[in-house]
Amino acid sequence: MHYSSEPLVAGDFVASAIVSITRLIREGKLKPGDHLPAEAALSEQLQVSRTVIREALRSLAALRLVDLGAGKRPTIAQLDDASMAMMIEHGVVTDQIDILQIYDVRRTIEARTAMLAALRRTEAEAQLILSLARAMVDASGDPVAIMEHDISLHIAIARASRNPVFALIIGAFQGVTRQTWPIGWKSRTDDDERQAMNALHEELALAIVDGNPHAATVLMNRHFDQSIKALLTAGLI
Amino acid sequence: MHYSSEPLVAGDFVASAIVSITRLIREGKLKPGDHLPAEAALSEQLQVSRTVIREALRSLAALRLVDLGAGKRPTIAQLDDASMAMMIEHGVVTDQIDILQIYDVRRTIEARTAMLAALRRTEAEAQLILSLARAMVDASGDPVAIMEHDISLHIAIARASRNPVFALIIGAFQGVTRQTWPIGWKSRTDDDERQAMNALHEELALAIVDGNPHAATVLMNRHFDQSIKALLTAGLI
DNA sequence: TTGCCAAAGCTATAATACAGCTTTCGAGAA
DNA sequence: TTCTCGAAAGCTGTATTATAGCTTTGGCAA
Repeated sequence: MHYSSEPLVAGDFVASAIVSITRLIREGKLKPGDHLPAEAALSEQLQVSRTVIREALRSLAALRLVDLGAGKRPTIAQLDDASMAMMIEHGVVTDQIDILQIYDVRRTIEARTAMLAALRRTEAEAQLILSLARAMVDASGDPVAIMEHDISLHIAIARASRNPVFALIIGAFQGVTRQTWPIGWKSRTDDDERQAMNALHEELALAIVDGNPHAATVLMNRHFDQSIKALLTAGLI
Repeated sequence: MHYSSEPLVAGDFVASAIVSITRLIREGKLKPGDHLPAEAALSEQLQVSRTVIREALRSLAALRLVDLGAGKRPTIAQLDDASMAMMIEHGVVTDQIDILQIYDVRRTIEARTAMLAALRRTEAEAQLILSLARAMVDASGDPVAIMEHDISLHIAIARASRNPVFALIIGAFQGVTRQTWPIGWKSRTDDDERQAMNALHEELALAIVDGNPHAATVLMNRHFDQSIKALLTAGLI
């Protein structure tokens, strides 16, 4: 294979190397699983030390554009929500994003994923969604289990929307959700209220299984109304 | 200041260093502009070579959690859409995301940002939004100028929503938009059609200036209906 | 043909060196 | 006293070399 290999110029060698390597991916039409040249080869092509190449590759690995591994050549990676999750969590930790803002984004997007899931879910996805909702109901008494099923359910719905960007974004909120979910749960002091939350998830799952986009949208919005109210009640925001 | 400094254990030194450094940020309650310890200090605290520390810091810099600069200690960074933009573009380049999916996400989110902007925009934001829409109208005949004003307008609306997560996501789509916008433009062969697009943006801007959330939502949805239709007409998808 | 092993290729980490940028701090001027 | 300026100290950016250990390759043997 032939690579366009101008030697680097600008002041920041690593930044230039990142640009050159992403261009390699673009112009080589590389797909997930394909390999980049070895570090030594890149070092020679771009006329910089292996140190610079490694720092550039680590940067791309942090963004999940490539996968690295001992003994393995750098590999083009699949989309993954882990790196976006780090960004979001950093925003929250450093007070640049608050929880209510994240819930507003989730509400906006998930009303749409619920609708799309109702229209597009495969049979297997429908079964997964329903079983996760039922697992929530069955796990009553074990908040951590309920939470994990809840998170998995929302992600399953996002995947069933068949739009990987929605799945990416919703997946990125997992970490933050894991930290705030117990707050909302505790604010639902009443046992009826807690069962109602689980029941609402089951209704939502059924709407998606039934292929009823309007009902799915309405139920997802209702769910977020209640979740946000619970967080406000708890004085989170 | 005191840092929790367990020496690293796991197999992947760099990954462990990333975790430790993010913990430093979290537990130190560091905010944008604050500094991390110098590379040499981190190297000693975490008991790994400076090589490992540097690769970890480069990873965090790629995600925009920290800023690096010659002579300067690593600095906690502000949220920035550049790294998310790289992820999205990689998804498109490697056929993991298609353009229609991005437009669906934009439509979903921007209907909301338009509504929120109408409710929350400051006077300065209102003026900016209106002037960008008018600049689009005035730039007729210069597609590149129209495109840049268009992109700036959508970002200004997202910022006026006062939710940084929306601004982050919409900002991340800039690069892709810059590549696909001309396609939609060319598919609007008729001059009336092109003027109508600009006029629609101006109406949208006025709805936001007037503080009319319902009109803003409707107009933004109409805009995306037309944009998506234009891309489909052009056979993009 | 299939399975296995040794060799070759490659990455992960460490240590050292030095150029060049930034910050600090004290001496001297106003 | 306060302000200014420059030298020194501190720090990062890049290169080089070395080595352990993982992965892939290619050929040999059954």
